[in-house]
Parts: sequence; C-alpha cells; structure tokens
Amino acid sequence: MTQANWARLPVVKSKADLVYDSLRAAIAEGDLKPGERINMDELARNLGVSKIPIREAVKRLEADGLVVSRVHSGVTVAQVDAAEMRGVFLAREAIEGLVAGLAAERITDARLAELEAVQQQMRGRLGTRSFQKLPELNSDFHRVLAEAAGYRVLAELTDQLLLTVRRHRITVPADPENWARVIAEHEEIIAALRRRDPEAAARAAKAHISAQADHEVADQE
Amino acid sequence: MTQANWARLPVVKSKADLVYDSLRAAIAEGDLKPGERINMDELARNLGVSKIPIREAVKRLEADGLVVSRVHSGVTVAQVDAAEMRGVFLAREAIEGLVAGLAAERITDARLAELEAVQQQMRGRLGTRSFQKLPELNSDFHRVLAEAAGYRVLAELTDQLLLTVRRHRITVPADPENWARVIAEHEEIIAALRRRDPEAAARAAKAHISAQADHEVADQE
DNA sequence: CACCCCTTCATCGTATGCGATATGCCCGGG
DNA sequence: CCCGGGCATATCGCATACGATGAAGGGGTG
Repeated sequence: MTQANWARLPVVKSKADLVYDSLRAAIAEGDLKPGERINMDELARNLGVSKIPIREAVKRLEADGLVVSRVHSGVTVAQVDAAEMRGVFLAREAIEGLVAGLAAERITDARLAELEAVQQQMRGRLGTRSFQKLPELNSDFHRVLAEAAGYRVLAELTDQLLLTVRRHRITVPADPENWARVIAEHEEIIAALRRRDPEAAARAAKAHISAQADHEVADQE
Repeated sequence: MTQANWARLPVVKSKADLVYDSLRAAIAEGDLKPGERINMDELARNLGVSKIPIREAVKRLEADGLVVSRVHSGVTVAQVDAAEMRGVFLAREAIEGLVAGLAAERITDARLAELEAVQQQMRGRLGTRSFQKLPELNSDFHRVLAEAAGYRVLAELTDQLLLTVRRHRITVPADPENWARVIAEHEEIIAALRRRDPEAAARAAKAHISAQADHEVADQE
C-alpha cells in the first residue's frame, strides 16, 4: 500500500523529469516571470536535449497550471490572476487549519524538531537580512507541517496552493516587517503543536493565513 | 486578465489532448481500474497515433496523480490508498464547506437553476434505478456548486478531490440507499442556497461530506 | 496615404527509428 | 527440490525529421 507512494519518487530521473524540476524551480524562484515566453526549441538547444523531453515537462507544468500553451503561438508562464489570489488564500485557510489540527494530534517529536529547525533558520535569515532564502524556507515550514498531518493529499494541496502564492509574491518587493510577523505567527503554531492542542493549532494556522491574505490582497481592490 | 483562464481551454485539441481526455474519462469511469497496466505502444496502435501524443497525455495524467510510471517497467493506473481516502474526505469537508458558504453569498438565479436541474436528473435516475449515470451527475452537482463560489481554484480543487473519490468508489458495488441519502443531502444544500444562508449552506455541505466519509471509509479499519 | 492580401518564416505537433534497460524465463549448480 | 546467474524480449526514453499552421512583414492597389 505504501508502494504506490514510493513509486511516485522515481529512482532514476529521466531527462524530462530533470527539465520539469528545473523549470518548476525557475518558476517558483521567479527566474521565469509570469507572462514570460518559453521557446521550446531554444530551451532544447540550451539544455542539450531534443524537444521531446522539453514537451513532456511542459505538459506536466501545464497540468499543474504553471504554464499555458496556445497552439502554434508559444508557451508562456501562467499569469497569476490577482482576483484568484483571494480564493487561493481562502482555500489555504481551510486546508492549513485542518492540517494544523491534525498535526497537533499526531506530530512526532522528531518532526516537531524538524519544524523548529526550519523556524530557527528563518529567524537566522531574518536577522542577517538575507531575505532571498526566506520564501523557500517558508515553503519548507508549511510542507513539514502538512506532512505531520499524516495524509499525503494534504501535503500536496498545501504545496500546490503555496506555490501559487509564491509566484504572486514575486511581483511585489520583499518586506522585512512582514517576514517578522510571519515568523512570529509560525511560532504560535509551533507552541500549540508542542502542547498537542488541536484547537489552538488550527486557530493559529487559520489566523496566520488570514493575516497573510490581508497583507497580500487587501491593496488589490 | 481573464485571458489566462480562457487560454486553458484550447480551441483546437491536439491528439495528445484527445488521448488525455479519453484516458482520464476511462479512469474516472472505471474502465481502467487501479493497478491496471497501460501499454503505450499497444495504445498507440489501437488509437492509430504514434507514441508521442500518448506519452504526453500520460505525463499529464502523472502530474494529476492518476497514473504512476516506473522507468522501463510500464505505466499503471494509480492505486487509491484506502488510508489516504480519509484525508481526501477531510480535505473535501474543508473545501466544500468553504465553497458552499461562498456560493450562498453570490450564487445567481441562473446557476441555482442549473444546480436544481442536475438535482432533478439525479432524482430521475434514482427513480428509474439507472445508477450508472449517477457518479457523473454527482460530479456535475459539486462542480456547478464550486463554480458558483466564484473562484476557479476552488472548482479545480473540488474536481480533483472528487475524482479520487470516484476512483475509490469504483471498487465497491453501487448502493441505492446511499444515493437516496446523497440526493436528500444535496437538497438541503440547495435549500440553504435558496435562502442565501452561508452558515447553513456550509454546515449542510460539511455534513454531506462527513456522512459520505463515514459511509465509505468506516469499514476500512 | 491607408488598407488588404500574399508570401515567408517561426514554431508547434507528430511520425519513425534506434539505443538503453528492467523483467522474466530458462538452465545449471548446490 | 530450490536458488542464483545469464540471456532474450518487451517496453520505455530520446533524437531526428517533416508536415501543419498561425503570425508578421512587405508590396501592391484603391
């Protein structure tokens, strides 16, 4: 039964998988910006592979909603619609509230330590004002939390939604004060997890997402 | 800004898209059962196309989590892990509660009529005991409801989660009494929507998913 | 001078073919 | 009788090549 899970982690990665990982990371990091054109032939030449692995990677990205392709007119990185962001945050609030409640019930000490390690790194990065690593660490925090909830599907949903938020956030400049608030709210979630208090954890997680939503989409209307 | 949305509905469908639709439908209907092997060469011969469109379709299905592929050892329809189903239902409860609440605030009369039409069809199918169309209609119901919430992302999440449930449900025989309960609970959701009562709609939707979860995963442990 | 059509080009979509590799069977040894 | 190694085969992964189609620019005409 766990076999199906391991099967999704291919031991040997095909070239298409490597291209997929590369492009996905580039989109997540903002190296490929929304609306930017992707030329498949050029990409194939640059990476030293043929178009086929490129096409397969692009198809997967399209299924993920990260790129859009119009026939015979190129592939572009998907736009993040500001109006949709509100829906994304609402979904995150629902899912991460659920996740935090479940995690409080069943989180192991090892995973709690892992979460605290991520939190510690975020504090360090904030202290040295090296902000560029913070989005990745923030993703790690939410991913570890979601994994602690015990259901793979919840981790996947969390990852998927947070990626959209990261892509949207690229369009706005870094804001140190916001990161300080994020880290403080993460601390509250961790505190509730330490007490194994599902109700408080869910409340803290929902408040965290809600506050972030206010920060990111309030000025859009 | 809405352009990006329309771009995801390609006007002209490539062969890869047709193969994708075909396979996805076959998996949803249960014609391709979990664990079943998919031979790409054979599929290419049967459909009269080369392997390339097949491969691209399979890559998209893999991104959707509907198939798993191990290198040089074939592609199989993904197993639906019974333990994961509990997580899927928890996620659905969170998302569809949110969806129903939003829908109650902003549903149009036209869309409400659409929802009632689906409900009417389900009643008809139950009356004539033609159960095989009910899963599809049930998907329609939840899809229309999610679209009424106004955020594309919520509709996509709903669709994705419900597809997993449908695939799991294939493994168990049809149960007329269960469909009667489903339809009754749908009616309660519709009633709350008619009154434009977000709180009641959310409560009814959550109760609906929760009851279904009890029905489908209770006997698994 | 403006508009339209036609040609040209760039880019996508797909077929074919070959190399790589995991799987399963068969045979020999313990 | 059971187990391990080697070979045949099926299947996948990728490169090359060609056809199809939308986009853009230039020239001609009203």
